[in-house]
Amino acid sequence: MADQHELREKGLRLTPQRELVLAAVRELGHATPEEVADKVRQTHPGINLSTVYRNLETLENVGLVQHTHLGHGGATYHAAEELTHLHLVCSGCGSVGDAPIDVAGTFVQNLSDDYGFKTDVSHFAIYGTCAACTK
Amino acid sequence: MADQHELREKGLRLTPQRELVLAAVRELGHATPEEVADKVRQTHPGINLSTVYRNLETLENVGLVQHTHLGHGGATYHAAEELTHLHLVCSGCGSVGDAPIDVAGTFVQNLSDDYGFKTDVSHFAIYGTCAACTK
DNA sequence: GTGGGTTATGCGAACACTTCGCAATTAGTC
DNA sequence: GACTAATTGCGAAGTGTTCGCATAACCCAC
Repeated sequence: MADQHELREKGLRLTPQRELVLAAVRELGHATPEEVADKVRQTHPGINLSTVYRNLETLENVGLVQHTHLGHGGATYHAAEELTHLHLVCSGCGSVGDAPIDVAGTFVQNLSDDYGFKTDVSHFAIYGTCAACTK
Repeated sequence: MADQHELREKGLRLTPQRELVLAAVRELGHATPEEVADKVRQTHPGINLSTVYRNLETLENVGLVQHTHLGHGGATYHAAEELTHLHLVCSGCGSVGDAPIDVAGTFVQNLSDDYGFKTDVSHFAIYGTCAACTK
């Protein structure tokens, strides 16, 4: 189904690379630019890493993908429509768990009420120790 | 007051560089390794960046400092005793605000109850839009 | 369909940040 | 004061990301 429309409607040119980058992000769930590139290379071996970076940035500008910081440095990208959860990164085992965004409801509300700060909970990971590592 | 004891008690050798790195972190509140290096250079011009990195790591291992991810990439360091607030990073103006850790109380509790996840709220910044930029 | 302006791609170099190896120096111990 | 082990400085190497530029591709109008 027309990815084409989707991209064109945002005022973007439709290139195979761009489509593939978007498809890869959607398929991978969360992925680093490197992982996206690897994925894309399965069907389009010649793609350049710069192109992946540029397309991720472009797609982010039009709101189709978003990035999150999961730690250590590298950003990871999501399809925008999947940003309904937050990430629990474990300091012990490095695993990344998901939790529905609602658990942060009162937290977000507090920040809004007390500081006028509109929180984007999913942008940064939540750091801590997972159940398994707590034992 | 005796930084000396403090460091020695942790089993660390006491070097001027190490003392200065710790002092710089404490004085600066939050600081990137680069900023720490600049600070230290005011009294010890020759210090090498590698040394700063190594000392930050060492001091973190013994629990005297901790690092936080404020975004974009670079880590910032805090004295461990000042980690009583969380960081509100504004996507608009890039400012970093503070909020007491209590505002996240129920959030942390929820994660603990529902997922067994022990959250370290201050390790990652909280991302969003500050009051000024919301207008 | 074809032409032409504009944008995207590929490629390599440049960058920023962080880590590493190694030899020289220094702290702490006896 | 001398010895051993840890620490420093320095340069090089590693990542991960961005940039400049020429070529290629897209898309709009005709």
